[in-house]
Amino acid sequence: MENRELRRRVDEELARGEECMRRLQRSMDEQGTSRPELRDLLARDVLTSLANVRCLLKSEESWSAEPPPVAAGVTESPRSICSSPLGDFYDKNSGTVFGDQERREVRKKRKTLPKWTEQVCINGETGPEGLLDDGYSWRKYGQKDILGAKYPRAYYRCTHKYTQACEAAKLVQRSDQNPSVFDITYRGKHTCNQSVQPLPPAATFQETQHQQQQPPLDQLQFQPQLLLNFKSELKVKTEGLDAEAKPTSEASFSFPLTPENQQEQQQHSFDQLISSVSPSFVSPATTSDSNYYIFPCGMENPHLHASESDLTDIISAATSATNSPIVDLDFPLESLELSHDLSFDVGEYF
DNA sequence: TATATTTGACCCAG
DNA sequence: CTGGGTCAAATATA
Repeated sequence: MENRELRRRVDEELARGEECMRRLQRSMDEQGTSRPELRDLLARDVLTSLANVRCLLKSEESWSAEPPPVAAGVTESPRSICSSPLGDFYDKNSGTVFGDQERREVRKKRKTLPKWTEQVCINGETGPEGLLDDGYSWRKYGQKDILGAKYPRAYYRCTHKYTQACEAAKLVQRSDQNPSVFDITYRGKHTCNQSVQPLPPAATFQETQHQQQQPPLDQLQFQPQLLLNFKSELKVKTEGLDAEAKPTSEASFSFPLTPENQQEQQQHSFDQLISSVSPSFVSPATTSDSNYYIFPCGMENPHLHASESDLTDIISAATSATNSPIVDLDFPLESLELSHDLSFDVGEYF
């Protein structure tokens, strides 16, 4: 990407951060009238903007060091810009036994698989249903108690790992500080062609995005609010998703925001939820070696709430699309302006 | 019966 | 040596 363009986008993000900061400041000034969740939202916005800037800079950095691979016939995920995706490294079907050297290779490759993290907030009112089913089937293959973490970490791989050599995997960690927040780290892209995959809205969504060919960085995914901006569209365009997505959500599940003492009981249902939580509700910010996506919390605003089914639609749409083996759902950076507007929308608190 | 989850054991990078 | 990640046998579920 050209420096000029990068600069422009960094400026945009900084401006956005400043704007949020100003609103936050105003919000703090009018104590009593504004709700704390708004401040939280704004603070998040600021952080996200900063993170986006970092992401931009990091992307630029990694590109100069290692040009993004041009995958033939495959649209590379915008998330993978910070690392290079690698092909299959494991063949259980063949019963191949790796030697020491080969094992090391496997580890090495695993390490370099594209990796990004999302923070998913389970909203008390919308519940987890809306986050269920990202259109991919995951299989839990392990769970570990992590040192210093209150909750165990769950490991999932794509169900089609062995049948279609799909290397997509995710690990899910419930946040210590905020049990309604889950850190979901994805690794590798889905290369499988899942039959149960609901028709991703990506195609139709991309149509609305003028189907323009974006350079990789342009495909970076940003503010989650952006998705909400398109909620109405998605709601329409993801019709038919429900039939596919609901079965999971119909599992016995109750996951309201609850006090600590109730969370134990919800642990297993949490796992159910996690196994299908969206991989791609977006808002990346880079950490040192991965992209970081933050799922918005504090959606108490009725304008954001819409209905539960709405949220399900949005999430299903967004998630099945982004990681879709058929087509990636990408949000061009240019669309950020829209999210700014939404922030105001959100903030009809003002 | 097929498929998914659980869970203790194992591997290995740091 | 420790702890994160994975394997795979046992078990559960559809």
